[in-house]
Amino acid sequence: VATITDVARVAGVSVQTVSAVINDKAGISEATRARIRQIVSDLDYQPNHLASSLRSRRTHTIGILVPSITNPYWPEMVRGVEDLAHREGYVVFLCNTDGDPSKLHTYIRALRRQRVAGLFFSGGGEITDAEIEALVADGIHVVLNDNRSRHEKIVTVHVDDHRGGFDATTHLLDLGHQRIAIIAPLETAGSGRREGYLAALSDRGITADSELMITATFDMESGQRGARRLLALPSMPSAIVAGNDMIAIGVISALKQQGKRVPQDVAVIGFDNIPIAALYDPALTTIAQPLYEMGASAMQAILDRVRNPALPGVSLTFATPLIVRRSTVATANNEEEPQPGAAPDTRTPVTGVERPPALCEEVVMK
Amino acid sequence: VATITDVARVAGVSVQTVSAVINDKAGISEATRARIRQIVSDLDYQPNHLASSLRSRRTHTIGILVPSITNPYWPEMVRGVEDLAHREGYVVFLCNTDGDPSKLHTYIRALRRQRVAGLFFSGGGEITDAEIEALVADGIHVVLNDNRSRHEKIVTVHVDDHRGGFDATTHLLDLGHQRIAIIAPLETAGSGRREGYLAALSDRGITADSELMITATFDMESGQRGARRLLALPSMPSAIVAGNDMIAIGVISALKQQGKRVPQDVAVIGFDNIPIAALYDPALTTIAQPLYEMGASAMQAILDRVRNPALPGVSLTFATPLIVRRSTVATANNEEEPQPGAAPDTRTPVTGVERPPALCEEVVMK
DNA sequence: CTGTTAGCGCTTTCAA
DNA sequence: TTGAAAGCGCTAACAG
Repeated sequence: VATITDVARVAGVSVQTVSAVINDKAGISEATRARIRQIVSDLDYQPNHLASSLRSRRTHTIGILVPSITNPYWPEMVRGVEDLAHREGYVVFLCNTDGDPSKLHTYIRALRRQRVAGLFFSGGGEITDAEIEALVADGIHVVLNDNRSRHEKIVTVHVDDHRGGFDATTHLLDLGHQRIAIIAPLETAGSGRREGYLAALSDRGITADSELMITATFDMESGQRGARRLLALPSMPSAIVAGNDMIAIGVISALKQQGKRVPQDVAVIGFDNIPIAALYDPALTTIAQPLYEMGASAMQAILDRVRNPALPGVSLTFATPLIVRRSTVATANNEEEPQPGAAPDTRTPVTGVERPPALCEEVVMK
Repeated sequence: VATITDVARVAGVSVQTVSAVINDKAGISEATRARIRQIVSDLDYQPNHLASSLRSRRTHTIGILVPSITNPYWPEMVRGVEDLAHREGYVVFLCNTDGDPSKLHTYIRALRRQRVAGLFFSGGGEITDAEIEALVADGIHVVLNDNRSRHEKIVTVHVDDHRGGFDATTHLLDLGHQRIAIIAPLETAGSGRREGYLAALSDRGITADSELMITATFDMESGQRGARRLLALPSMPSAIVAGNDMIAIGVISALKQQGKRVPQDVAVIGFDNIPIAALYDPALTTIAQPLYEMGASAMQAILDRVRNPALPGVSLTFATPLIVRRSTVATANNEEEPQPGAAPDTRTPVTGVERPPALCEEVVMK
């Protein structure tokens, strides 16, 4: 394996000259530059990033922490991070925490030891304030995918869950539904969506029925259980707001099993717009999160702060367009259905003619 | 940021002693060991992996190259790699190539520069023999997810596509179908599956009809196009073998659009058993690839070779159990349908009572 | 425009 | 059981 010294020796120059050429620094004649380039290529010399990072105190690595890449919520977001990272010469460590605090802590430690330039945390356990402090002290730029900013240096990317829940419910109300249930978690994003649901009902003068508010977790099985509880009710709701798309899929599968038709008997709306949402039958009406853009923005925030460490934390709120599909409207326009020849671009969901800007609001911390 | 020197100074010992404690080397008294541990914890000292790797010439990083993590084929496999990596103290770089040769080459260069211990390549462009040579020369252990072994040091993990195609077709034949179409790519895995299809037909004395063999790519849109071509035929086939699950989903969606019922009018079988297969309506009958196990085995092969670099390459062939669901049999047993309380474990597909061993055959290279 | 010197933080090797 | 010295491969800082 060739080293910079080998290249320098063959070229008859000092290692510093080779280093300058490799890093495209000015002050090397075009002649030597070309000669060194040739030798680098001949020797198949690959600069050792461990050595250069150690010396320069700069790495081109970042870490992404997610509960599990097998959960369809994350691949798009990870891709958003990774695409931009790659374009900028960074490479990313993928960490699956399974929501296990001990795994999370192990990973954070590992990433600190790898001296990553930045870290994107999108759930899967609870990152402690002490850990955040330590990361910031290490000079690692942290981006969180949640809406609680806990440090003036931290960037958060998120949507307005209250607004999303409100829009979802309003869509159902606009379709004439009066008895609307919600199946969503109480914690994290779920509570905001629930509050939006309550606000939308209240706006139309409808009193919430606690029987129609079911606590769940963000997975399909939980959606199935929730739907079964609603099915057991003396009077079924005519529409259901699901806390996310996986819950919605569970709800629909349970409804179908009982012979209910969606949307004719019960309309169902999801949240997130994960890729399956468009593929499912019926295709899911949902409140979209611009997952790819959120990931890319997270990476951009890290890059910005690598260049200018003085930048403050910001809270980035993304728009949540309503995507109308068949699970609420039997005759929904078909544009979301994949057409031959046109690959469905799940990265840029559109409702109508214009695509709303993904970023809605930016608030500087402190 | 504390360094090993800081720890040594505070402890009043040499850096070597601290190093020995950190790396759990023998020959340090229990007393100093405990004292140093305490100081390490007090200072929140995180050993610099860049420095230790530079000096020891060993990293605990590996790279995974896939076309795109947003393709549902890969998350399970990546998880298989990552779980084992994490358990062994490794951290993984995720690289999305999009099947773009230039991205692939850039990534391979980046991983070489990061001095990864190993690299798992699961498609997305064509890795050149020169690159393989270079990687092997660098001492990077390479595992390929394909069935062409090109180097005596290389490990491959794969299924027997011919066998899978044969089993898929035989399943349809056993159900009484006589006119069976196939929609699959000609290249890579597709051709093996096609040959298996032909072999199965021939075994039953059925002559293949070229009209029923449609070339596709591994995506849903291609499946839709293929199905539409079959629908335009004077006499529709009664069953379709799809090259993979995404094609199968496209096929079914096109069939449904034309008012055909699956499986009553047309039975459809997929390949891979990606997570959506169980969720789709109708749930997909498919030939499963043990994706998680294949990923984990790839990582295990890397670990084995880190410990013993003399190990030869091997070709690991995995079993492909047939998973019978509703897309071929209207009354299929329902065990694959997610039940409340039991999270569906997509990692361990089972057909009947016994789970066949994931690894089928191991052939040492050369 | 190019070379020299020092040292990043660690492990290795040898000595005590 | 512990310490001292050397050096992994590179970049920073300065000198020429």
